[in-house]
Amino acid sequence: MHDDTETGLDRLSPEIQAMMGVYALYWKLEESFASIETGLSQQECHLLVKLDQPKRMGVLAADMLTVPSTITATADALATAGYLTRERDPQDRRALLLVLTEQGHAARDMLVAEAGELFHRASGLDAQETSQFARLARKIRNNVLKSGIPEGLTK
Amino acid sequence: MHDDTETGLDRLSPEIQAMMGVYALYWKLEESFASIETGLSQQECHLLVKLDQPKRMGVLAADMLTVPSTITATADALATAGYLTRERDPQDRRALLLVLTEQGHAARDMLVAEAGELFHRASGLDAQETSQFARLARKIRNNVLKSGIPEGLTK
DNA sequence: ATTGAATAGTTCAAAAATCGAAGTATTTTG
DNA sequence: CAAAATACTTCGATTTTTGAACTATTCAAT
Repeated sequence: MHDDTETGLDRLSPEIQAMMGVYALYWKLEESFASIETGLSQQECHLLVKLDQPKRMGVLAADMLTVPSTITATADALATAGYLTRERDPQDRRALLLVLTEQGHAARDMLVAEAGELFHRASGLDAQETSQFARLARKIRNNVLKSGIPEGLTK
Repeated sequence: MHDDTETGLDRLSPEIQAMMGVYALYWKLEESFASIETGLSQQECHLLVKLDQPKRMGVLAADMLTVPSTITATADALATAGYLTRERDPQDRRALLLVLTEQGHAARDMLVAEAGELFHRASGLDAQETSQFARLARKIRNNVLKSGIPEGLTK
């Protein structure tokens, strides 16, 4: 019934099983995103999905556990594709907001729908399992971001 | 109580929430593995964990959703570190088995223990949630591998 | 058996992603 | 107001991943 025996996954601790599942899904999603028509990389897709509203680049960097220069590169690609523009944050004119263009919003809507489908196919979970998984994933994400960058202690 | 509102995660579909959680955890684990004393990359750590018993390189490649040459490189690094050796598979002398050395087993045991701790800290889940998450992750992984490479249709 | 096609893994050069240090502009602190 | 800190960019360097050509072995078909 369950084919865990073939993969040898069943002998490992829950934590390791969880990690392996996460890796498998990540890699699968990476592969799938790359093969979507958009011509965007996974990082670009992810950034696009995050931009439901204008966000500061620094916030996005913290959110994606990466350095600012990576966000610069990703934003450049999306700007070149015509999906977003940079605007000074009126609250703090050092910062830039990434703002989706109309075209960017259209691309994002498409992508969000596509990504939902993609997760469904990749994971093979039904609706109830998905919502259960989402609940835990949300909790994990909050924990990761909380412990992510201890407020200025980048060192 | 729950700080989903700050991260704006709550408005998205469960599928997207799940994906974002997976990304966050992946990135966090990547970062954490890199900072473990071993001096191994995440890919190297992961391969090491998989080698509870000798495995063929091709199987590992399929398992890690990557190409053979990446496994070659990763195995080279682990071999240089003295953690594994290559042995011809007697079943099929084209294939090579990656076999842990004694030192490799020791490193793996250490790593497995460490990784469990690491998942615990990174995810912030309690034991019950972890086992719940592991169950779903196992299911996801089986689905991913099933649909992974349709048996020789690499094109 | 012999030959041709397929498969397992390697090599190595190229492509892609990521980083980090130095630079510009703006804000905050004292 | 000056000095320090912060936000982002630039760009060259490092790291990771890839893919195509190659060697060795097996499999399939006659």
